[in-house]
Amino acid sequence: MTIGFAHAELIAVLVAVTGDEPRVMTIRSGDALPSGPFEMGHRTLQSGLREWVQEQTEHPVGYLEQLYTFADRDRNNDIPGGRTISISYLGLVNEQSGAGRPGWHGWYEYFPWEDHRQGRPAVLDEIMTRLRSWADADPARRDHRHRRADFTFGLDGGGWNEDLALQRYELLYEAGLVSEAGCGAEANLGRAMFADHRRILATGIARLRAKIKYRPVVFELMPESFTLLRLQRTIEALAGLTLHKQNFRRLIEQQDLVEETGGTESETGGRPAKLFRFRHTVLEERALAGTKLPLSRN
Amino acid sequence: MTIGFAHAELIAVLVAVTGDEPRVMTIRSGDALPSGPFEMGHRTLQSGLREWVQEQTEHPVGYLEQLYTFADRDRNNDIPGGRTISISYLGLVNEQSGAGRPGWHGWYEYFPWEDHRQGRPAVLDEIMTRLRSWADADPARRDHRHRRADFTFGLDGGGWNEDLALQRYELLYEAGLVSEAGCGAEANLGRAMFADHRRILATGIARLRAKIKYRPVVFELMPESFTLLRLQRTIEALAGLTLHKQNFRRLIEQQDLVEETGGTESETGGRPAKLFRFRHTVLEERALAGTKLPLSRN
DNA sequence: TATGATATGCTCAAAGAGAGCATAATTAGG
DNA sequence: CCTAATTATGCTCTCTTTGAGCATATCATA
Repeated sequence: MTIGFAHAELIAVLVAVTGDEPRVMTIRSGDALPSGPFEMGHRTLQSGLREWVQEQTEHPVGYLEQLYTFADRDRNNDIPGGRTISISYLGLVNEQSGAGRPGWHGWYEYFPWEDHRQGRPAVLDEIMTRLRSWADADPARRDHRHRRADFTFGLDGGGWNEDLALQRYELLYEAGLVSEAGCGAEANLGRAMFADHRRILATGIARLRAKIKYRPVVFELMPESFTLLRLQRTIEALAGLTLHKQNFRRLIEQQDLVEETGGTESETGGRPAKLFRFRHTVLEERALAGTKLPLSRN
Repeated sequence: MTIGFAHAELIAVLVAVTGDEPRVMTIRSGDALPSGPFEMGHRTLQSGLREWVQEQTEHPVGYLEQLYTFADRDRNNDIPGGRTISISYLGLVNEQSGAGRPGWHGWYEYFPWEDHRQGRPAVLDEIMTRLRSWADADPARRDHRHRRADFTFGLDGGGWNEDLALQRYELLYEAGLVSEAGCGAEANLGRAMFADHRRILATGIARLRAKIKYRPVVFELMPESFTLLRLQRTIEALAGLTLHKQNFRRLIEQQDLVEETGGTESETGGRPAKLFRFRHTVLEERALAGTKLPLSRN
């Protein structure tokens, strides 16, 4: 039995928000995520990734965090006689940098069912119909499949949960409704990607959607100064949801995440909006998470 | 430049709670975490890990999740002329299985400063003293270092945050206060481990402490039926904190995580406690996370 | 039977979250 | 200049969740 040696590769999910669209950096006209070999010269995984992302895309990457390591044997991109380990990273790029340039694709192109800002997308009807027949196709697992579909797509009373992006993609994959599953062209839900890159993207989206709720990472996607509405729109773009304006600003302000720059902006045609900047010091001031455990005092 | 090939290894952080002690599975009398090569025969990373953990330890592993992938060049266990990629996993093992057997070590042996159930541990005084002098040793970074120490060890008004276990270890490492940092024997804070295994353990502890707050993973550590106090003690063991009894039970019950078995237990000498079991169906009923974003209705 | 111990129920106040009304400061159009 | 449209911002009110602790129940044991 051959043991222990493998080809190591780094894959990046680079995200930027331009206008109101969340975008991801791609290569091959949007068919794949940028990736490169993990070289001996690299001191750490992070620095390795930073190097070739920088040189390949010319974008300074701000925040960078490890996403997941994939190495399943049935992945499409295995090299013959060897095994590929793909270590994926999530990177956040400042708005300006990602603007308009080629290579950046809106991520809802790949996941049209994930954008609920204009209300529930019409594709969901088709998706649910197809999931129903998939569920019914196996009498033994029927009930469980229905419950799972209802749950991940928010039909079980719990409502839509944006964090479940990965679970939804995995369900569609299992049901053979995405073309990566090798089920022919009739399964055209969203744009496909090379190998399992779309799954990796889904992993990144899910991670980011979860993270913005308890860590101030959104600011990595913002310019130096911004209005609260721009901040809201950015978060809405990522979450694929619309937020309550007044409560959103109350939330941001009471957490002391931002401070006024003193300037205003009147681009939008109404009352000029105050400009804010991120208070970088909060990163070393607070934990920002807060326990949910009922502590006792002693 | 040599590229892309590396030695791949799997490392497991297996956790069980026996009595009131959280334990971790080790080899070499507690000096290292169990690890093994990632073999070509393995279909997936998870299944690969499951296989040799099962055969090596004879413990059925319930919950298993990927932790982190380490591959920095300065890791101690690099093989000459090659590079080791270590993919670490967190596994939860049922109480019975891990009981008493050799190989299981209480994790506070390695992190004595992390257990706050009997109040603030005395070691923390020594730690803070040493961190102070470390901070003062570099005038340029002095203030930043002090703030960081205060923050991670809960002296900045925010109080102790159990989730920061990894950050605390990393700070102690940077400050040269743990012997893995290669700073001689005078730095004897907690028991050391081989290579960077203690850092990996810290990663697992931090992940688990965070996760029990928003996912019902504790039940993987419990026997089929249990009293609410046992459940509380288990969580307290993991978090290194004491909880408010009445509020804890309110929390558990209102979330419908458990149901009564009908039986009771009177081992503890007082009023007999009702026995509960985990309602496995909640896993497919709800998301259990709940957004913190201020949604709007339309 | 009294005492100590644990289990379990319940209350009350404080903090947080959801929803929406009201007012302010602009621009665009007569 | 006046008015409508538009966006920003402030504030209130209610409902829920959380923190803290008192009170009662049910057992073992001296």
